[in-house]
Amino acid sequence: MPEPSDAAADAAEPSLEEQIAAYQREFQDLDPQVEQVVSALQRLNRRMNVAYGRQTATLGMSNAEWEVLKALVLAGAPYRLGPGELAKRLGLTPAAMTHRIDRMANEGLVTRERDENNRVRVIVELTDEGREKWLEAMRLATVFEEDLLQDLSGDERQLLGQVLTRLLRRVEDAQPDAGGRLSDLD
Amino acid sequence: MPEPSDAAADAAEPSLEEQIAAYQREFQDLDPQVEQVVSALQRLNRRMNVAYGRQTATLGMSNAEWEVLKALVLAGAPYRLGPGELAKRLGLTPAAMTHRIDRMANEGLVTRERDENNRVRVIVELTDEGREKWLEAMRLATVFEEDLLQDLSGDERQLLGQVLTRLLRRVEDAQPDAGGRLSDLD
DNA sequence: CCTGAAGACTTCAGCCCTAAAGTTCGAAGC
DNA sequence: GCTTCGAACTTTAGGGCTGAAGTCTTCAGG
Repeated sequence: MPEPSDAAADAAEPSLEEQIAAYQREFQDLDPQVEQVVSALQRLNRRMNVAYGRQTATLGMSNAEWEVLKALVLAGAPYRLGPGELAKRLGLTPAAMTHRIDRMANEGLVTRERDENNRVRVIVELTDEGREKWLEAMRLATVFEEDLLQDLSGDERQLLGQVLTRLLRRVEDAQPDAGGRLSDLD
Repeated sequence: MPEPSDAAADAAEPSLEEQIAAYQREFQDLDPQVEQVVSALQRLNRRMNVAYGRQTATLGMSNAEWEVLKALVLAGAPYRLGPGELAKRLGLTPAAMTHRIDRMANEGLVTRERDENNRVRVIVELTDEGREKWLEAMRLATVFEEDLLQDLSGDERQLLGQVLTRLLRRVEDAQPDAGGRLSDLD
């Protein structure tokens, strides 16, 4: 068994605190307060996506499929949207949506049909099975989310929600374009 | 020009408030306070990744490459890590790292060489050019980040950082495994 | 009516990632 | 010192995504 002897190989995963200290060391003009917020946001989201991925996997689907179900449910009854609109809301290209819908239609989560009133358009509609899958995913997700926020008091939760919403408003105003492609995700 | 007449086609991008209202309508057992925090986190991170992607693109690289540079800088001088270690820190498979390093070595951002003391291992080392790229990216990123938090007072920033760090600690303790694959990213 | 222009979706080529097998080297036992 | 096991990385096959080109439909004009 190779010893952990060598210098370069393994230098322990940096904690958030170590990460910020390292950034300050390497980049003088850094506001540690800002960096703590930003780095925590990034790491938190990464972990959350991993957790969601595990949950959706137990339901036999991917996060990608879950996103589509979410968008359709959010559209409200009768749970219909076109591929282009879906693509815009998920931040994907229409081409990607075409394939995703193919797969989900094969699995029975959605149906795809031409709009009779305008035969250029296509209507993607949630099936009962798709809606049921969404509900199951929500039940899992809310348990995880409640657990995540467990240590926060009601006041803290409210304050956190308000502050994050302010930040979000600031970014969304600056990038009014709803569907900027997210070149990379992590 | 097709009129917006049709019912199904375009139902306006939901705002965060509308999204939460819709979730409550469709899923009774929902704590709106929790959902506001979680949904804001997700949307915020998506927007941030889009913004970072645009910035790194102006420097002629992708967010993926930027992540590698970050990990190497965080490792500290002499800015060396093995492919496996990098993969673990970025949440990728070793196979993906192999190819990423190929590309980055071709672009001169890193070098790849065998460890002389243990010829199974490979050492990826940041080049001066890579370090310079990282600095440029940091300069852009900090401007964006400072702008993002502009509306927050110093106290608010500190509080936000502390609360997020507590949440992060909770998830990281629950998923001690540093490199869970993030099956999907958005 | 026929034609041209624009919109909505799909198809195609190429890139990057995952999962699984393959290769190479180092460490331990006989 | 030879063999076997295990570790670290690379290679291969297949899937999902982007960007660009292609198809089909609708609308406006002559």
